Amino acid sequence: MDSTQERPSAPELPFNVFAKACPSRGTLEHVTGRWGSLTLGALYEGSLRFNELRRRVDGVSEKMLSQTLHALERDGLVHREAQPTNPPRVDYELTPLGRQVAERLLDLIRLVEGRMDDVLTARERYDATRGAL
Amino acid sequence: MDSTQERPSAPELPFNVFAKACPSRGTLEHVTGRWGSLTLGALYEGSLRFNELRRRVDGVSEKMLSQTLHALERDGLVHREAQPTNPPRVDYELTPLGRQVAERLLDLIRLVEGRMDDVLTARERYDATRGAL
DNA sequence: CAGCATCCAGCTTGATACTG
DNA sequence: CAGTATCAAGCTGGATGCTG
Repeated sequence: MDSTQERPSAPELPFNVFAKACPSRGTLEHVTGRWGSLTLGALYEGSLRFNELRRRVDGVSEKMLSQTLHALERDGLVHREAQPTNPPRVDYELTPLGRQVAERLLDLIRLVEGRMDDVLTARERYDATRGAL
Repeated sequence: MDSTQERPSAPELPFNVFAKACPSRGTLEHVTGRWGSLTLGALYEGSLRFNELRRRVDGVSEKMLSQTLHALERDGLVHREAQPTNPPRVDYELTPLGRQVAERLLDLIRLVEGRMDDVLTARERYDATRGAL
């Protein structure tokens, strides 16, 4: 091959997050963003209503959840099902693609959660040596 | 068990990203943050020097890269190897844990990159229906 | 219940300049 | 090369109040 190996994996893909202008970078940010990842993670269990979701994702504000949900819906990762009842009832659930994304995300989340003691230990060492210098 | 099932998976883990106060949430953010994910992804190929990394991660500023690397080093995901030569040479590489994290991240990145046309299509539909309303 | 509009504090980010 | 320091600006995100 002649290409100067700019990426290790999947060099033939048209989309490349490492490039500034690539739209995939935006989607990756929606997905991995503070509330995006938690929202997708929460919805992995099954569909949830707006306020249920809000309670699951501890600390999210109404505004941020709404905004996050819109971005995810626009990217085709979440499906919004509104019932014109009174009081209104709206359910959110993952699309098949959203489900795949959430799986990867949960893999990552589980790994991080499972290794937090290592992380915490590393932090202590880092802070100790830095503070001593 | 008496706990009212707050998480679907791994209910016995001491760390839970869904909880506001959990330190794992911070680490997850370092890892999934805009520059964190790209930095880990870039380092997955092998160790890189500061400016090499800067060129790989298109669009990152010196300051943000520096800051990102510090956070990842502190969390024990990246190892910094400085040689006291002149001019200075500093290599960054993933730790074993960093490597595991990067693997999950790359799975996610590849999925997103590979499905961007679906995402783009979904966006068009979303924008079209929203604009029409 | 489900959400949008607005206001505003403050954290994040990017330039720029400087150091070892 | 490999960063740190500083400053201005802009985006993020929370609180509040209102609608259907």
